[in-house]
Parts: sequence; structure tokens; C-alpha cells
Amino acid sequence: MERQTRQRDAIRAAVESCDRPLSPAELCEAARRHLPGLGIATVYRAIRDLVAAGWLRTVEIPGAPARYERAGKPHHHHFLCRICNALWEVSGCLRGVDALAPAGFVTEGHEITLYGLCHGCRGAAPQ
Amino acid sequence: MERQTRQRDAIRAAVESCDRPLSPAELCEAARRHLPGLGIATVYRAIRDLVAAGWLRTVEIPGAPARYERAGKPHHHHFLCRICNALWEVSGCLRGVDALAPAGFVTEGHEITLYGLCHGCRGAAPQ
DNA sequence: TTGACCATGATAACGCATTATCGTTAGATT
DNA sequence: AATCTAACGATAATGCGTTATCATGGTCAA
Repeated sequence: MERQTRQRDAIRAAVESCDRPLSPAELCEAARRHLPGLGIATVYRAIRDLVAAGWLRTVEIPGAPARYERAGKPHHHHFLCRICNALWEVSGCLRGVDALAPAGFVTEGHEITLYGLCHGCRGAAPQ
Repeated sequence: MERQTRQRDAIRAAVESCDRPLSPAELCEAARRHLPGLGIATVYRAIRDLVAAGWLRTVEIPGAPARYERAGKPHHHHFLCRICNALWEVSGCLRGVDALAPAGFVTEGHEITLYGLCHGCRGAAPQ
């Protein structure tokens, strides 16, 4: 059974207090603000267990390491900023996405990822 | 300047004769059918040069190595089969994808990836 | 309080895709 | 044909994200 530790608490708190999916490194950095010295291996172990327990959800994105967000949110997608590499949440979806598949294919899910500049990076953007 | 070699020819021919994006390993395997002994390093070198020349386009997908397809095709998306891992082309797109971004964000592009079973794997699919 | 044992932190090891190295091969030019 | 040198094939090395190892420390039940 899982024990209650300061590390696990800090990791869960970091997830809950952030409105966007975090990579393992980002999550470690965030949790360290409340618990300096937290090891990256502990973060990976916590992620593994929290995903297995259905508390965290893995967000796969093209060309970047996976991020993790609180499970149970309504269906939505994401926006990857090309400057700061933060992944932002995008509410809503579009009708007919799954129907784009060729005839004879079985669609089980989909991902939509937008790319560009987030609000904060919009101003100081190279070209 | 670039030389014309049997290897480069075989790699370009493999791209053109296939209707879906190929990973470096898949591309190597395909080109080897016409040129056994082709080295994987040569494939990577050719990919690098062909992308730089604008002849190939990189297709990034979540949780898998990049694939490459002939550049210049009309806008489209892809379908990743969870059984055979092949990436298939999906024609068309949807209106309003870029408009999903939050206010204040600048959308520069998007990717839509469908997941499921391709036509060939539909029958013999585990659950 | 004690003791069992799970979780932790540091770090080595791993897996994988990709790149660099280097001696050899073979286009291109003369 | 001779020469030059880019490209090749084999494979070692790299980079990076992730996992395994292990001694230590913290949690929780008795």
C-alpha cells in the first residue's frame, strides 16, 4: 500500500496547483519549491504510481517528452508554445474528428495539438 | 554538391512508391528491397539532406519517432495504428482547428493524430 | 518505542534514436 | 585511365529521457 510522504504530497499539490500538464522535469521543479532536494527519481516513481492509480493522465505530444495532468478532466486538447515549450490546455474539441479516418479503419481516439506562441511569449518572439 | 548514387536513388524511390510516411528504419527496410546492404546511417544522412532541400517533410507524432513523407502534399493529417505502428495518411482537415487556441495566443500550425486500428489490423485485434 | 519495510535521493545503468568516426567505395571530372 | 573527394557501410559514440540499484531515512503498525 502507498505511504503518505511529504514528497508524494508535494508532487500531488504541484499537479493540482498548476493549470497545465507538466513534464517530469517541470513537475520536479514545481514540487521543489515546496520541498527542496526532491529527487527526480522520486518524481518518476510517483508519476508511475499515480498514473497506475488513475489519478494522473499521460499527455503525449509530437516531438516532446510526455506531460502529465490530473485525470478526469473533460475532453480537451493542448497548445505547445514554441518559445517556452509550455503545454497549455485548450478547452473544447471539434465535431467529426474521428470521422476523418479512412473507410475500414477503427478510430479509438485522437489528439489535436496546436503550435505557436502563448500569451506570455507573444511579444518577445523571434521573427 | 550532391552526387547521384544508387543509395540516394533507392531512398527517394522508396519514399515515392509508398503512400504513407515512413520512419527511418521503415525507409531503410523499404529501400533495401531494391538495394540490399543499404546502411541505416546512409538513410539518416539522406533524410537530413532531403529535408534540408525541401524534398522531404518531417511528420512528428506523439510517443513515436518521427516519420518522413514527400513534401508539397496538400494539408492533411495522420492515423497511427496501435497494432502495426504504421502511420497512414488522412485526407482533409476540419474548419476552426486553429481557432481553438485561447485568446491572446498565436496559432502557427496544428497536428491531428487519430489512433486505432488500420484496415489490415482490424480483424486480428487483441480486444 | 520498537521494528519492519517502504520510500527516498544520488547516481549508475539502460534503451533508443540519432550522429560522428573512419577506412573504403565509387561518382564525377580531367 | 587517373585523380579527387563525396558518399558509403559498419559501428562506436552521443544525448536524453527513463529506470534500476542501493544505502539511508521516514512511516506506520504493533
